[in-house]
Amino acid sequence: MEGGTGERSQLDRDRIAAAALELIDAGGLASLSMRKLGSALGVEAMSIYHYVSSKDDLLDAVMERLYGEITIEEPVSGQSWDDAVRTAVRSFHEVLRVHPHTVGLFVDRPATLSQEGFAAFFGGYRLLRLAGLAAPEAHGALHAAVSFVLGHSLVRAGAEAGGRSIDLISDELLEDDAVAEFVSSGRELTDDFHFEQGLTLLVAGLRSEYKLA
Amino acid sequence: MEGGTGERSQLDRDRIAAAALELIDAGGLASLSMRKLGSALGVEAMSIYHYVSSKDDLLDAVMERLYGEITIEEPVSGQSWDDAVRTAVRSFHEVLRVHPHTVGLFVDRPATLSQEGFAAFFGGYRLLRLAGLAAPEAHGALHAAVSFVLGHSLVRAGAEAGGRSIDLISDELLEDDAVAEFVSSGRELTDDFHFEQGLTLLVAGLRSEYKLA
DNA sequence: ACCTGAACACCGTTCAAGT
DNA sequence: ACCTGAACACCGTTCAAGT
Repeated sequence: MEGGTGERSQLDRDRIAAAALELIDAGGLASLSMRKLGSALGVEAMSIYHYVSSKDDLLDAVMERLYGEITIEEPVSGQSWDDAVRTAVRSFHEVLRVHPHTVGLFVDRPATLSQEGFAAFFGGYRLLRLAGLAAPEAHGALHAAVSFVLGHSLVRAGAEAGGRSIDLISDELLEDDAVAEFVSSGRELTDDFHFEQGLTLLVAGLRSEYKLA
Repeated sequence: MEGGTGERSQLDRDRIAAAALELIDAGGLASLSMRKLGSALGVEAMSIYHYVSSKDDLLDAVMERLYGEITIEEPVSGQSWDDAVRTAVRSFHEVLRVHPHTVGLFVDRPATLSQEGFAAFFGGYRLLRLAGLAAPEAHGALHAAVSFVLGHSLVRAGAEAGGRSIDLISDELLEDDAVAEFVSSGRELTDDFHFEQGLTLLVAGLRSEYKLA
């Protein structure tokens, strides 16, 4: 055999990013430190700097993995435009549902930096062009869809972190009937309901604003 | 005169939060440290802990200020429902435009914790109920609007941080006509165009999905 | 080529001590 | 009551040294 560097670990940028993502999934963004990542990889923290140039670069590598998990399918023949759009938006959303703590990575980190990020965005753009939108409108719709998915994940993560929130409303306020209705009707709705509702609004907006079939 | 504690500083929770927000606006979320905040206030870092119980509590106080800046107006008589909704959504968006680095605060931080946050959300809910939506649909629409504004601000902040991004697309890719169109048409569009486009889609979605006038 | 240990300049936070 | 200094347990990162 050629090569033969031992079977155990052998670091590389992508393997390091995978381990970082595991730490983020397990304990949140703040729980990822170069020292902890090193020890998870069975190595001193400083060794990691041979494969990534900084923690920021490491987080870019994690983003590449995330974007790589998004699959934007070409519409199959006979598939309606809105079915193709729904499927693509759900694919993006699903990545953030599986890795909820990664939404913070999108803060201060541009989207189209990597090959994988570009592919995802361009794929979404093509679907909207094929649906019949002109270039600027397709950009606007893509931006709106991405914003909605990221924002939804942000709200979802916030609600997760603070289950307390809505239960802290003062009794005085709750004597107002409208407030009571707001709180009690809201309590029964799930994050998934909100996501599907928002997606429906987005598709309905596209259909009516651009007169799509 | 009574009281008379000297005219200069005299700390309190809200004044501290104001100074923290100034630091965030000037240098981003990461640039806020208890030590720097102390020195901005002319005091040792440890003194701050007499007014807030932790950095997390301080950030909650900053959030209260932000929510306090949102004004959701009752619809004036004769005003169309969509005009009232547009105005409310723009008010939320404007706060994030003025304080772009604060979008990271919404990560892992629930929304309705404070009096101010509750007031903003409940105000939005009421507008949607008055527009004619039933309770669950009003929640869904509110959630979608909040998600869109937060997500848009997230994308905006990311683009700001990485002006590089779209210019890094390889020449090879750019030989594809569809890619070239995607890049060149996107370059001309502003964040404000995207925001207004998204808001239009949201309102159009509400109108058509719920058959509003 | 790859890994390490010590060191530097930072963090948030606790606590005993000062006035 | 309010503020402080020293200390603790962390950070990311540089650099000279090891194999």
